[in-house]
Amino acid sequence: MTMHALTLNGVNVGADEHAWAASAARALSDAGYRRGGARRAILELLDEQACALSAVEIERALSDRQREVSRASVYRVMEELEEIGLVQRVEIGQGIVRYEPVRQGHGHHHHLVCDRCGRLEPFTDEGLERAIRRLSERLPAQVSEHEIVLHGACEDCAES
Amino acid sequence: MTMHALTLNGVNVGADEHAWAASAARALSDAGYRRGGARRAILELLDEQACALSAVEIERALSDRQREVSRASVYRVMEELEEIGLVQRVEIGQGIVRYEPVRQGHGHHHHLVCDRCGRLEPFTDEGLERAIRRLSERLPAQVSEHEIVLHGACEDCAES
DNA sequence: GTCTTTTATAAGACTGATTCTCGAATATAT
DNA sequence: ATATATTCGAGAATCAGTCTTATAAAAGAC
Repeated sequence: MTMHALTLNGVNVGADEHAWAASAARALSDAGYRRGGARRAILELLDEQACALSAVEIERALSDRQREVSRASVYRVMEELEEIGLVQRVEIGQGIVRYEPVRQGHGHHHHLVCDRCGRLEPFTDEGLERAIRRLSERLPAQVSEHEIVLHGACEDCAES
Repeated sequence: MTMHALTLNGVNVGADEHAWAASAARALSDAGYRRGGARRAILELLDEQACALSAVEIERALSDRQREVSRASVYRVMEELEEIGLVQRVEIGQGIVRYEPVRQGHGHHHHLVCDRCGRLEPFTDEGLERAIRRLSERLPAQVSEHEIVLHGACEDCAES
């Protein structure tokens, strides 16, 4: 059995610090959007996130940092960003939609949800990605995104 | 490249007709639940479904067959069933939670969501399952369920 | 710069799914 | 049949997400 690259707990940010926000801003203006304060504030916030945030969490986080953005704006901006493929919706139980930046290669990840404590952990697995690529080629549909959610007990909860 | 079993569009029911409802009822009573009308009606309905239903759809379907069950009961029962691992939540955009029976082996499937027309199609892929099994062994967590959602354009929408 | 036009934003009303509450109904044990 | 615990139903309450509309800000013209 081959060993693939596997990353658990934490996504490597650092090297290309605000790369996503910058390219996102460019993509937005290329797509014909003007720049507005709310949009910029949301981009900056998202860029710092390693994992997914819900609309309500975004609203709250921004107001915490004295840059209030109305709920409607959050949803509108997230919709625009998703349209252009800059963010991806993630839904993991609880009926709440979360959003996270789509980064190419490094940064792409999936989620493990602990059904006991609710913890959300990102992970990556090349074997899984390969299986998805193969499958996508064989399906009659045009697959553009995929989302994998594992449920179970996280390390901590599994012990007790 | 090996070809795995792949089923699109339609899940094979038939052979073990009401197997799920029966084992589900057993599991429930083992878990200390008494049997009530609402619960039984919901089990029967779910057993007939090939794919996921939302709480509202369940409520409506039951009232269509003259066996009304209150909204609260639907949610309560679904929660109990999920707890015991008899049903699984499926969330595929639209902010609506859907539920579907967990069947072992045949019947186990994932979902392809058309982002244009909203169509929901079940599919299975052994390669994917294998990748998940391998991954699960390597993770420090205890993985009990998994859920894969592919997004894209379905066959019909991809053409136009 | 100033004006005009277009686009973005804020505030809050509104919708619809989900949750909660609590009294009524039903199942089980005796 | 009675007692007791569980389940159920009806509707109120909550909360994420949507829609509307007036205001503010940006881009472009002059």
